[in-house]
Amino acid sequence: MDSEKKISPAVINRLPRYYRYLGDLLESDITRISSKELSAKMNITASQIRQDLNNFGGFGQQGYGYNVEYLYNEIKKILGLDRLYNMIVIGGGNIGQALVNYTNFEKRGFVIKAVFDINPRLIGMTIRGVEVYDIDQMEEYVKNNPVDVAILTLPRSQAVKVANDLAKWGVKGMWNFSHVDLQVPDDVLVENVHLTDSLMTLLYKINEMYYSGEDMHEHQLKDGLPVKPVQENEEL
Amino acid sequence: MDSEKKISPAVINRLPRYYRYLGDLLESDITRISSKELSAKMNITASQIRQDLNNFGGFGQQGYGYNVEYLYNEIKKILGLDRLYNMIVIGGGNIGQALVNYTNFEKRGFVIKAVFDINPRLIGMTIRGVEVYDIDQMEEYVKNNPVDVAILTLPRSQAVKVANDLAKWGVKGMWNFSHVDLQVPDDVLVENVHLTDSLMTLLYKINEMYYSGEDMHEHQLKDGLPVKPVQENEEL
DNA sequence: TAGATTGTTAATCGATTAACAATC
DNA sequence: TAGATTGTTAATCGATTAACAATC
Repeated sequence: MDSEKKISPAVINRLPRYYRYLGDLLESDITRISSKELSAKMNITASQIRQDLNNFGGFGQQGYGYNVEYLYNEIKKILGLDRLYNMIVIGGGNIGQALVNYTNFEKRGFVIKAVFDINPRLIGMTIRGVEVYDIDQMEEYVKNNPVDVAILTLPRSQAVKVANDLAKWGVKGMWNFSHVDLQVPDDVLVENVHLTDSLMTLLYKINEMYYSGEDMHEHQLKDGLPVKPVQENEEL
Repeated sequence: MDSEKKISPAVINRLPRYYRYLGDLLESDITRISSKELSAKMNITASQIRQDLNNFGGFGQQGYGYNVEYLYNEIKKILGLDRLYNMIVIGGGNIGQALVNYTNFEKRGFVIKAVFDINPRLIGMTIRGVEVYDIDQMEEYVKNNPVDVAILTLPRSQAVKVANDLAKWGVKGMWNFSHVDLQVPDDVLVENVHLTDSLMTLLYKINEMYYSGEDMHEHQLKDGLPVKPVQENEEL
């Protein structure tokens, strides 16, 4: 991994997609592929593929293309997927539990070691073999066990404080599902999921394509059905 | 909503964040804000805020700034959040259930009306009042009920076929949690979540900052613990 | 050797930032 | 009126695409 020049975020965000396509090719026993062929499959330009890859080195060969297995393994290394990662989940609600139950993570080396929550009904329970601890025990845990990534799946109101604490105790990676912007030191890396934002973006596009200019209220009357506001679980 | 000029994706992706900040200001009883003040809070340039907003109209006033409530409501309309959306979940696994249980969606007008699955143990069950149907009933449901968004939380292997069927039956919006690229007609809008990609991006950044150039295998030995591959639930 | 395809430089396109006249 | 801040044009920056010489 060259620490020389800074790689652009746009390129980094595309790496997992390359990795997935190469994995699929590998499973189909395809041994070589040209940037042109790959570009047709992925719906991007061959030029972009070559530019992206050349940020990390010359993985191809003129007149031949790329060796699928070799390129797959190189991207694996670039993404850091050739080691294990210890993770903890903070917030044992729906999303937190779903992530613990998602067995594919473990196959890839993303190991969830513990869940922390404030809910006494959850504490002491086990989710797919992973214990749920009282959040009061989190400081001790983090200080005594390696934690690469903290997965934040707790309510907005608590996320900021928890993220600050974790940063103070040395956690360097946060995968944030809480709908809030975390203020953390520069040396802590945050990746936001923000599901609600993603859905809103989709709704914008639907409206843009189908209801542009129309009077919105007609819809509300047509499809509208009374929704009673529910108070229950403000998780996520 | 002007159907005139095409708004750039970068701008659209920022809209939900503006909406959130304005909602927070509203809750704090702040009635006006300048692009400069907002830029400080949001960590973006005032210039960008003014450019972004001016894609949709002149919402501010020289010498005054922006009226928070007015701007909030305008963005709400732009995003199409002033109506209800009928949604269905396909795949009643962990993520699917988590989304159904997430009560904040309903508060915002995102109403999940039905869940579809192939698992006989789930079919007939009710999740927070939402019934789980056999996926064989999906065609009939979709053809007889308004469905704005289909939420795809099923295994990769099934997602492509289901998305194609849904498109054929007239569903125009898909919120895709399956780790696969959907091939759908141009008039169908897809928003991908791809949680695994998001996590990989975070891992890349962690490695770039902390382990750049180091020999990765030392880590594997140091922190490594044996992980037995689990076969169970390939959801998501 | 001839054909194919990379790696890389140059050109284009799009998005962000800066600047400032218009105006509340 | 004077001060503040927008809306908008122009300048800059970054990312994508095109082109082609190098080379397998």
